[in-house]
Amino acid sequence: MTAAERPSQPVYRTVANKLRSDIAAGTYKNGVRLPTESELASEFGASRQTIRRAFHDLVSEGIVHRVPGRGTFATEHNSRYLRQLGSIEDLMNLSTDTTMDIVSPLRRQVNIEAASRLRLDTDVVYGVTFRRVHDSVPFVHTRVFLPEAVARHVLDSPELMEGASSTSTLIGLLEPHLDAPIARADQSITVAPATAEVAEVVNCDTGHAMLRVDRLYSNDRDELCELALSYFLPEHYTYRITLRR
Amino acid sequence: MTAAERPSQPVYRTVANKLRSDIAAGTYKNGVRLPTESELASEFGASRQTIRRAFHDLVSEGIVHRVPGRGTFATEHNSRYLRQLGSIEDLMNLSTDTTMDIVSPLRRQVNIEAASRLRLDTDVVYGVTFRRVHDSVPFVHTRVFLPEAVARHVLDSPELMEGASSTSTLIGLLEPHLDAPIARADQSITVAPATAEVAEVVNCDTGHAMLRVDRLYSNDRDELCELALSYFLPEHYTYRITLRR
DNA sequence: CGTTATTTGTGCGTATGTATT
DNA sequence: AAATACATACGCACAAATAAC
Repeated sequence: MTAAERPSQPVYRTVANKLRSDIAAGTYKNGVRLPTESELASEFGASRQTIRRAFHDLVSEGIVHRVPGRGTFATEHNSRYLRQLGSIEDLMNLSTDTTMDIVSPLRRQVNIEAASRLRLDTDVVYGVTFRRVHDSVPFVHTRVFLPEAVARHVLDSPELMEGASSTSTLIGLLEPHLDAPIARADQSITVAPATAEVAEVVNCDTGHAMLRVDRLYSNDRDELCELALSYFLPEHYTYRITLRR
Repeated sequence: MTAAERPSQPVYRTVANKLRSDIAAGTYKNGVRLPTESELASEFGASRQTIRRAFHDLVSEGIVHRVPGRGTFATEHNSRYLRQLGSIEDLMNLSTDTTMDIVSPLRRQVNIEAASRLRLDTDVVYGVTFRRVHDSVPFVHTRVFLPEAVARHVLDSPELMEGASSTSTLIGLLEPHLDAPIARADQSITVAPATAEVAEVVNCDTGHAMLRVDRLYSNDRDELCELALSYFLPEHYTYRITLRR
């Protein structure tokens, strides 16, 4: 419905983006103070409240910290605590030495829960199920759900057809077709018993305790693009993360 | 204005805490809409802006999402205790609303495996065992091992004595005393059955499938400083991470 | 040592726009 | 078409922490 002709974005987002890229460019390294709220308000012709809104986002992203009376500073991950190393690229590179075998091809279906988690206003989603194999050992069962608007770009991909086997990742297949790039992935990791289907696909007992990883990908407009529900065999997979300063 | 109220906190935080705990209690499960901004403003005698500030925090924590014209909804995450342990603020904030109960105080012991993982040239390590409690529910059992050189800085800490209970984190206790700052933590996450001791401490059955998180901290000289082995109850805890580009 | 200016934090009020019902 | 509910944006006042004088 909405045409792509929407270059306009909130002022606070413009401000936040500018500051983010300046920070990334190293403009405020080594404890250099960022501009004050008043300065930015003048510079952008916005109110102090609007600038605060931008800073609030940057703070919750953990890239700046603020001290009353002193100012705002880019967070130096080198001084105190740790920062996470994992990135979305790491998730994409998962494919290099593993194979994706399609268990059930990409097709339209009704799934209220998946639709709700993707925050769709219909119950219709597109789903595909596959497993990943490493050294001929299947170690993970994944179900991916996509909104219709996203799925239509990959409906004809041979990698997602019945019985296909490739070294792709779904997000890697999708990325080139999306008008806005994937910007974040929210993951939650817990333990869940293998369902009968999962058990059959990864060759374990039903009810076996699995490492369950839910991933929700979104683009830089905060639109949800993909929901991936994975069951990893803990005997063959350990989730590793390095937090660095 | 109120001079007598020392532990006073901002209204928006009070509102956010109330909503967080209601959400955790399942009050807004299954798509039940949260109160509107106006309703909460009346209920708390605050302005709509203050309520919005609270909601903004909840949104950036990922526990609610908002839809213009429809309302605010709890993000479906099985109402587990959700904590984001990818960034450092999250690691520190862990202490704000959870309690650390010492199960076994910090003391010298011989543990070949721990010593080996810390790459010590002796078998002597210092170990402490504790659990963490949230809303009177124990949700994790942790054993921490330290090299002697590190442990001596906190041997006399009251927080690590027999029967102590505090809101500290061990890394928070250690940090000020170390001559070289913690530079990285390598984590691995998998599934493991509860041992008898773990089961008793977190009140579950022996053999219950737990989320096991091993963390190995090191400083910028690549010296290993702390080994933490945690068993999380998956019913009450989900490990959350956000990956960004 | 206070005093003052600066800077962020909290909280209120208003107005207007947009999406949903 | 109207009412509801959230989004953006402006304004103001005062508090609290910091730094410089």
